[in-house]
Amino acid sequence: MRIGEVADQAGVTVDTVRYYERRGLLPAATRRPSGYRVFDTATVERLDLIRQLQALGLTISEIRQALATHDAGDATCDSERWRIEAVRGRIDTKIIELTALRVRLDAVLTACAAGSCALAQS
Amino acid sequence: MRIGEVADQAGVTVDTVRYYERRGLLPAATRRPSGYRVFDTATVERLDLIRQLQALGLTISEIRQALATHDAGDATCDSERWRIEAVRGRIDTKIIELTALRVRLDAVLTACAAGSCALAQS
DNA sequence: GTAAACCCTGGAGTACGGTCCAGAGTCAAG
DNA sequence: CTTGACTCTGGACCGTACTCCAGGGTTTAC
Repeated sequence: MRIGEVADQAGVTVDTVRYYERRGLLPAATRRPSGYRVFDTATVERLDLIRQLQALGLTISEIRQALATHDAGDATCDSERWRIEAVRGRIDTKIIELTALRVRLDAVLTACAAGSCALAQS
Repeated sequence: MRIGEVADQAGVTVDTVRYYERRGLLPAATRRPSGYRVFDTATVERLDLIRQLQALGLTISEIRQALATHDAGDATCDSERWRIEAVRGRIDTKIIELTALRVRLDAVLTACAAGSCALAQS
């Protein structure tokens, strides 16, 4: 398979595939004599996994680490749980921040309805 | 006042003050013959207002628009409410997304505890 | 009068995850 | 054998809100 086909099957662009290779999410592809990359169907599965992990909020570099452990055959539920928990911690923090912000926005809107925005003043 | 002093009083850096000027949040400062910017205490208040709006989640360009309305003397609670509401809508969307993500993370962690992470599999 | 502390400009760098480009080479079908 | 679709590389660019830099000039306190 050439890069365009693997990209299509995984639902990403060829640029993204090359980007993932550069960032170490995909191993350096084997090449034809012409320089064209050659992929197999396992790459499509790997791209799917990458997108799943990304959808869970892992960064590119967390995904690289996770896949490296996975590739080394060292991945177990126990060894990977903390990675997911780190993401959850980050998400929780963000939700807390945004919720606090929301409360403040509502307070501003209430003040606004009562006739006193920060912006309407002098 | 010179830029360093106004920055200190507002609790920002001189780079930030220059950046805000460039982005149109502050009017182009008057200059001494040497080229040094000259500010008055109103600038400190304006910087405080900018930081407040930023803390509410407005972007630089929303703040510029809000301040432009304010400067034109056209700002009223009614005229500004939608601006805050737009921010609230954005925040709400983000909270909803993150909450859904959290649910999915918890599902992954539960599966993990039961012995089947995505990553631990082949 | 001199040294330290301040200020100026334009532009580059930061993090993030890509996206897009030019200019060149390659491949498959007709 | 040509045409169109594909691929290659290195590097620039997107948005966000700054931050930092070099290589100058200015001000102020002693």
